[in-house]
Amino acid sequence: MKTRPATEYALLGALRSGSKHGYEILQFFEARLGSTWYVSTSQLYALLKRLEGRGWLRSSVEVQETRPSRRVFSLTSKGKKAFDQWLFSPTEHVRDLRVEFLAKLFFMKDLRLRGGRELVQSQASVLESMKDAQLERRKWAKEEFQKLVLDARIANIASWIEWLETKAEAFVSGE
Amino acid sequence: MKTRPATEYALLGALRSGSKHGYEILQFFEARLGSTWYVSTSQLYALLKRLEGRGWLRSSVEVQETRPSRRVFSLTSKGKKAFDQWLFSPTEHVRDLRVEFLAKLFFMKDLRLRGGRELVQSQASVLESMKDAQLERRKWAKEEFQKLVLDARIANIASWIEWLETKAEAFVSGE
DNA sequence: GGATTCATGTAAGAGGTTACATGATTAT
DNA sequence: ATAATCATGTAACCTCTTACATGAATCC
Repeated sequence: MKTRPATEYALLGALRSGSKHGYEILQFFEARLGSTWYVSTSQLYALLKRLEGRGWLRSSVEVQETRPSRRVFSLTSKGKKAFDQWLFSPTEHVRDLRVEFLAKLFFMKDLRLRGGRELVQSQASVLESMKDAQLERRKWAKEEFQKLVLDARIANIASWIEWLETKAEAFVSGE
Repeated sequence: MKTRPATEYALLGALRSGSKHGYEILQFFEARLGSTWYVSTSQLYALLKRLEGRGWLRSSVEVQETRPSRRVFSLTSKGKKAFDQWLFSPTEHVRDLRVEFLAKLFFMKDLRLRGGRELVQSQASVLESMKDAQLERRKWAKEEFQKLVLDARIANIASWIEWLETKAEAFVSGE
């Protein structure tokens, strides 16, 4: 099963605790994810359409008297499955940790799901092997610039691991 | 003067030491930047066209007997100015450090330009103030998730600063 | 004889952004 | 009065990617 862009999963996550209409999802992101993750209206409505087409969401129109009608979206079982599969897997690329892995932790807590510690642990293992791989490359690197690049990468990964084992661990352990 | 995407500057950088044709730039990237930075052929030729349109490059066709003709590109004074301006400025976003700032250091060394230590120093200052700003936010953060995000950012910035002051400093100081 | 190198591109599409459009309602 | 909120979208654009196209020359 192919992994989709993280934004799609974020939308699924917003709906996992109950159906919402587009504007409500926007508010959810704004209020809860804040500066961590921004979703524009144009992207939001486009993605909702796409996800419904894929059968991960279904929608129904809710007519209101004094306000414009809303299209309320809810997760299908296919969508729920896709989300959970994403949620409980460690993130494969360091560059995605900043948004993708943080989002996973957010939803873990928000939805009060168990498995947070396991996720943190498996993410740490993934990073450990990445670090080992880079250390190995560093050992054989010839060019100074290449060494410099590898040093930066290694230091970065190490700082993520440290953060996982202290801050993230505490976050998912706390009630 | 507006900052352009880093890839454009990378092309300028490849030409700062002398004119090259497209394929040669590709080889330069492949051989020297390697896994650090990838440029696809489609992007390359499109960017070269754009940069020439902007007056940062000029080109002339070099006919060969046994091989297809080449279009040889060289920097205009406008292009050289734009590149130098980019090169000697610290990078404003942490997410760009991974490619953009590393590229700056690469070109510094490759072109044997002076000012490397100053660049490393000013980059470190930029990061220091970023770190301070995040520490300040961290102080007043209410939500646990927000604190977690800020902790990750702070740890990351700190690891970059540490790397700058040890590895990058040594890199630009070495002959 | 077949793969790789040389050399330049086009086409299609993914993911994302900013700006614009609409129109009523509620808060200041 | 005017600004913000509610609610949904479209249009245009940007960066970048993968796949495809071409055709001779040289390496193994």
